[in-house]
Amino acid sequence: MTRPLNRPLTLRDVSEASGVSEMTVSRVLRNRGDVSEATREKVLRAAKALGYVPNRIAGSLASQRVNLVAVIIPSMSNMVFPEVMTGINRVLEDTPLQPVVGITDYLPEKEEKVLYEMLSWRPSGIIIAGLEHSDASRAMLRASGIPVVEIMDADGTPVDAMVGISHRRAGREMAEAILKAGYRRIGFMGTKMALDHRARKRFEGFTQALAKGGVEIADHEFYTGGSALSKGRELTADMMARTPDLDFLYYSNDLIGAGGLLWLLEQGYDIPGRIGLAGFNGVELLQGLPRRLATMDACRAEIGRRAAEIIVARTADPVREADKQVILTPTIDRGDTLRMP
Amino acid sequence: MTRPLNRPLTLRDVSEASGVSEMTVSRVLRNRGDVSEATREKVLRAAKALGYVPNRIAGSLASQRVNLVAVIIPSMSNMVFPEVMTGINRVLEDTPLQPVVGITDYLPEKEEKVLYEMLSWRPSGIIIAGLEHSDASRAMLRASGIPVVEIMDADGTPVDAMVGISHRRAGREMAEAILKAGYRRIGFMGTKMALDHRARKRFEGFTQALAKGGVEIADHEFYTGGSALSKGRELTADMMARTPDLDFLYYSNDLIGAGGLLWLLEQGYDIPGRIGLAGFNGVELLQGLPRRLATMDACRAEIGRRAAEIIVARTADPVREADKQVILTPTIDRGDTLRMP
DNA sequence: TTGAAAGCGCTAACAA
DNA sequence: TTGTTAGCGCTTTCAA
Repeated sequence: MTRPLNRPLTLRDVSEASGVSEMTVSRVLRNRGDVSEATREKVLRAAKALGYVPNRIAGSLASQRVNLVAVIIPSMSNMVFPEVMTGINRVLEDTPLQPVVGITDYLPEKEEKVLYEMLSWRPSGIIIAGLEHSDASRAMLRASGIPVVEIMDADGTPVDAMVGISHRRAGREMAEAILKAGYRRIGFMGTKMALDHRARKRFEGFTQALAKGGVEIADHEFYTGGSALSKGRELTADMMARTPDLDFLYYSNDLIGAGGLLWLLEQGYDIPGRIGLAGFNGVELLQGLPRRLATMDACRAEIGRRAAEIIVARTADPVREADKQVILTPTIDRGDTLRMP
Repeated sequence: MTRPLNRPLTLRDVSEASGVSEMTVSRVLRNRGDVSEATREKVLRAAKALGYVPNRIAGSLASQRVNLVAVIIPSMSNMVFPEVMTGINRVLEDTPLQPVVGITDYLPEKEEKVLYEMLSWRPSGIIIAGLEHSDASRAMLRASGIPVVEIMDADGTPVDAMVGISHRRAGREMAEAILKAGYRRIGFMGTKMALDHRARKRFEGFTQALAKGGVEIADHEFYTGGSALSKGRELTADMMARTPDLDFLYYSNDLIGAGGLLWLLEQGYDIPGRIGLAGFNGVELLQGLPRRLATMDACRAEIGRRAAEIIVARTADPVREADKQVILTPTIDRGDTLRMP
């Protein structure tokens, strides 16, 4: 009652209010050790009445344990990472661990900064997108002494554990399917991807497999920013004007693919006869389009799940080294825009 | 060199490696107080060589300052909250403050839990979606002693500060515009919204304004889960089969509206002549559709920005009480699906 | 089952 | 400009 306004409550306040030692109050609040039911009730009542919220800063410092998992991803706005988060959440929900998200905007310097910030909170584990990091970042990850799971990509060597798909293979398989279906004049549209290594790898795998089939990309275009759906329209319109004989368009993501699909339908193109289309990611949105765009699932939710499971397992038993490399293999969904061979 | 593996580095390690007192090392790493350039360099070199990452847990406990802003929102997956986050980030980027996100899934109990967790880290401020909270949550917010900004909604009384739009008014204005344009047989589709208070308020404002014009909702349907785009298709198909004489469809969000729009176009409906449509949110996606859906911008990014600005201002100067209630007033974007009166 | 003492790693406040 | 001392609020450890 005489507590100065705005001084946060401490264990001591609860201790005084309940007439129980700080130590026992702490035990009650953490459900640790044996405490008599009577004391327990007394303490809980006092804590609730005061509106006490434990100070985890102090708790973590004392216990040298922090139940946070740092999740470092490039972006939140492109439908893929929210799904990864869903997978992670689903697993961590049943544990004391809590995810904390950091965003890098695909910038290595920002990744470095975010990683440093995160590590300064001494989390119990790290889930980080991609296998490409600055030397400094890699050094921090290695030195952290906590489980590190690199996700989304499987083309490379992880610092510690890894859960993802091979984007090179994804690009390759799509190219093979396209060739097998008889398409030959192929255009590519995607984000400007110097820093999006996964998009880059898909593109590389794609062109390599085409080359193996004796086919070269007939046209390609990269974009930045803007609404993906309308970008897809514009790019497609431009490209079809420039290279009218294209018979297939491969998009680096489903959203610009959807834009292209809508435009082509409006123009009256016969799909997938005159021209075929494919995107990448397997986003839910595609279900509602006039035609189902061919795509390949990036296994986003499963990647999140498996990564979180690794962190949980390692947190429980740090020596265990199983499941360090989980490589998922998505398959092509032909939808209505990629004809059968 | 003889440091036991996996013992995290401390200030003391840097102090010993550089031959400078812990206190001065701390000063260098925080850019506080006057330190000679020579010592500064020595310390930074040592810290870098060791790969030292400061322990913020200890730092925060000692300084009684935590540069985190808790952001509590219902969901990450529906395009609206990522944009709010963008607005918040843009402002906090230029400050020492960092956002930490908690997700409630629209559940009051979960909100309570998340809020408790967040408060246990003693953040510098709270940004929380909505004005409806459990009594316990409201009590925690009040007792926290830190700036609290409730966002997205302006129909109600905030615990502290508030930044949002009136959803009741949004629904009302849309209804008025629809009536003025001469539509009379109006259907509504939306999420099951017992817990989505903003959607509920829009619906209430909408039906009230219709009633004032002597019109009653001719049909309505609520959905849960699934891809919003395909839900929009299904619901629209069902509703048009059930109530074929509808001449306007109001959707509680743009994505189901987009699904409805695609379906109606496929069926050859004359839009906005035979039937008009409107959604809500002003999502970027709409730019790429065959027709631009009428909508109303929810001012998502601006809400994030203004909320963050309030936190920043109050953190710098806790007494300042200005800008406690920011009510934004979005206007209708008629797109191509709501004809002029 | 309960309590007392000693820190966790850092920073505020003051002294030199 | 640099160093020393005394905590921050909690938990670990050990004793009662």
